[in-house]
Amino acid sequence: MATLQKSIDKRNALIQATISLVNNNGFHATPMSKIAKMANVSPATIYLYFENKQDLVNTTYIAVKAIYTQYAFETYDEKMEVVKGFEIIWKRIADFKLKESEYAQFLAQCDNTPMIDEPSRKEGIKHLQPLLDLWERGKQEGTIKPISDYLLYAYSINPLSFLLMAQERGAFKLTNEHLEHAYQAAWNSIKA
Amino acid sequence: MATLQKSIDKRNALIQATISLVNNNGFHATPMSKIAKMANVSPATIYLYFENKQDLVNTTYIAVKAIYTQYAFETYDEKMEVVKGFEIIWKRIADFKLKESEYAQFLAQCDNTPMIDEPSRKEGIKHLQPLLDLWERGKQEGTIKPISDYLLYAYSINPLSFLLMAQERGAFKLTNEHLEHAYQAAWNSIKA
Amino acid sequence: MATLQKSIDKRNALIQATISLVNNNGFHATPMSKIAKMANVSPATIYLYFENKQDLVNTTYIAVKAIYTQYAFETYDEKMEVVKGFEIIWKRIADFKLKESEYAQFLAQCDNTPMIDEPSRKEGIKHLQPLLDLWERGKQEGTIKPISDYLLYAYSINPLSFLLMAQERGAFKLTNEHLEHAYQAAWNSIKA
Amino acid sequence: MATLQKSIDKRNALIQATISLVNNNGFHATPMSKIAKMANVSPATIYLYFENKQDLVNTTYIAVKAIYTQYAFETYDEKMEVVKGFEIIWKRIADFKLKESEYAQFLAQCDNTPMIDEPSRKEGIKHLQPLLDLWERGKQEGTIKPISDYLLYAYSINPLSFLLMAQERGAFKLTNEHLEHAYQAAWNSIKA
DNA sequence: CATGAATGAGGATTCATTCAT
DNA sequence: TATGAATGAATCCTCATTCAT
Repeated sequence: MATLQKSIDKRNALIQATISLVNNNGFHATPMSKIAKMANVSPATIYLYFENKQDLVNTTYIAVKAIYTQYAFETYDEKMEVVKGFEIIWKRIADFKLKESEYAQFLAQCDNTPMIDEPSRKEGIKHLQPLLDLWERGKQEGTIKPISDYLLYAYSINPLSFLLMAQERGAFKLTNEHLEHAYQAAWNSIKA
Repeated sequence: MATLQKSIDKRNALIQATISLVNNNGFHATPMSKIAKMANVSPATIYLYFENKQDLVNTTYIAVKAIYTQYAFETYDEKMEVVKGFEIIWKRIADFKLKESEYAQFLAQCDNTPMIDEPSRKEGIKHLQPLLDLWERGKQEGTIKPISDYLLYAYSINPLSFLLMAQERGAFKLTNEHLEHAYQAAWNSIKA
Repeated sequence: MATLQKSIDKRNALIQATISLVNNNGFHATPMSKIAKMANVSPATIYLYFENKQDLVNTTYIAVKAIYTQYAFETYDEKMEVVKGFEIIWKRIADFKLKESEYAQFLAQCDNTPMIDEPSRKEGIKHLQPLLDLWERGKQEGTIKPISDYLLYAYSINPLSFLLMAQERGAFKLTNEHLEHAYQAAWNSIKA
Repeated sequence: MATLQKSIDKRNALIQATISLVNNNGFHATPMSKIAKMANVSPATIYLYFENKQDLVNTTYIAVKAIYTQYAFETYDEKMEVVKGFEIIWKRIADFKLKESEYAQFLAQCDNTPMIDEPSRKEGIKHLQPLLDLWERGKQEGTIKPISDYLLYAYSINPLSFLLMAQERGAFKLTNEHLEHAYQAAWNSIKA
């Protein structure tokens, strides 16, 4: 319905505005009024869609996390071999960080910040399950090191965030060659 | 002199308070008044030691970064073999992140945030030079992959930040076994 | 509309409060909070109508200046003889200073103070044009001394400010007789 | 004695600094700390010479007023004819406003401001007595209009302040010709 | 649903003044 | 006498949130 669509649009516009402004200024330095302005909406309207600022950011976080994982697993199939599957997922994630850098930057900024509350963090992690399942398979068949998922993530996936932020900051440029090296490093660090 | 010492103490107390409060609340959510209170001084006193809030945080960042790298290279000697040298440095860094987790957490929070200005970031990086030199040696003698320092850092050092923050968040516990695995992953990802 | 009117009222209340408080304490000694209180609004509300304190005072200055000149030329007609015209204007101005002494006092205080910025000063002067035109006519027909408008103003108009302030300060009382003398002095000082 | 002289110097330096800073920023916008800095003195030292800020400004006002009147009557002699005496004094005052424009500007700024308290104002006026005496003589012998001293002052002396401030503001340049016209206007406005 | 106006609470910063030395 | 360090009390301004329409 037209009016429902308009509601969804407004909600999305608010989420987009939040991402963009938080990326540039951080959570506490982006006033609701600016979010409203950027979304072409009155400040009061935000409160029709979100309980308060914290809720808006939490919701945004979960939404972006969902987009992220949806993208990551788009071309992955649970029946793939472990090595192949990991490569597929890793490259999709790399792709996402490059092509959707606004989203990726937002997630990176959320990572080490007291900006997002714990429940939302937990919620955001859930979507990562297929990767954890893949690793489990890999551990059992002996292709992946039998170590904590946190370690696997820290060494094979998380470094991409660091590289993206370095690039965003203008410190260096992530070329395709870099990406190939990165993939090798990632795989080397977790392969059995 | 007693009065000079008192000044230094006050300055340090302010820096410590900043670290602790920013760790828990983030930059914009820690008022100068709270920093002052925690350091047992009047809010106005802060401005005797720092130009403004941004300066206080920048200075704190650089100070912590200096402590961090000083610790990291304490037992390292440029005449060491590359492999040995890397292990020494890596383990010191890991040690630091565990033992001085407040400092480490602060640095992690600064990483992906618009909280620190670029000049201070640049300043903070300088101290890392010995590690870059080590890598350079390793590349030349063929023990370290000939890839960008950003990649080397992203895969061998930065993951520790992720692990620390996960632990701080209560998500998991970094055991000695984990650390050994982590070191292996780090080394595997960068060794030639 | 009712709500528009309420807005205008609030704006005016703020301007009135500014005049009254600045008259008694000077620009820097009148806090926004007091202005707000006197206008029966929250301090934050001021910033809906004015950019900041400087803007509030500048705007107030221009508004009062407009009221002043509007009053001064109310009964004047450009077709009047020079002598008659000058008398008409002079007496309106004198009238204004006596009857609207709050406004006049505010303008006097603005005169020799760094309180008002230059652009606003320039803006405020514009409205005086009819008097300058009258003097121009007078100079051409030989009834007014052919001297700088600044001098004409300094001797024929400005003394009224001094007298008003002396009276406000309680130093003396401006009677009708005084006013008649003042007019004679003013005219004597500029007539050809 | 050397130490007494140093005290006097410091006191004078403080007064000079006050004049200069108040001229440029107004009373409330010139912090004690800046006055101290400009006088090469610690803020605390000010309080050895003056009770508080208000006292410093009042004292400065009276001091400048004294300098002003001392200058004004320097070449005047009570035995002079009224017309001659007035001309002498008027021209000395004009001279002062031009040559000692910092002092003159300070006095002008004090004129219409709640910056100076009443007792100090009264104190400052006292020194003007010789001019009032001259006018009294003039009134009795019929060369000066028998009108209030306030009027005489408003029309013959005060306009110079207006002209000085206009010049300081850059609005126009007071030439010798202007001064001659000014004197004529002044005299015309008060001569019987 | 949508809004613009309104605001109370709070935050960074300044400043006149004091005090230990 | 002289000071630099210290501070409590303001002051300007912002912002998340509410409310009448």
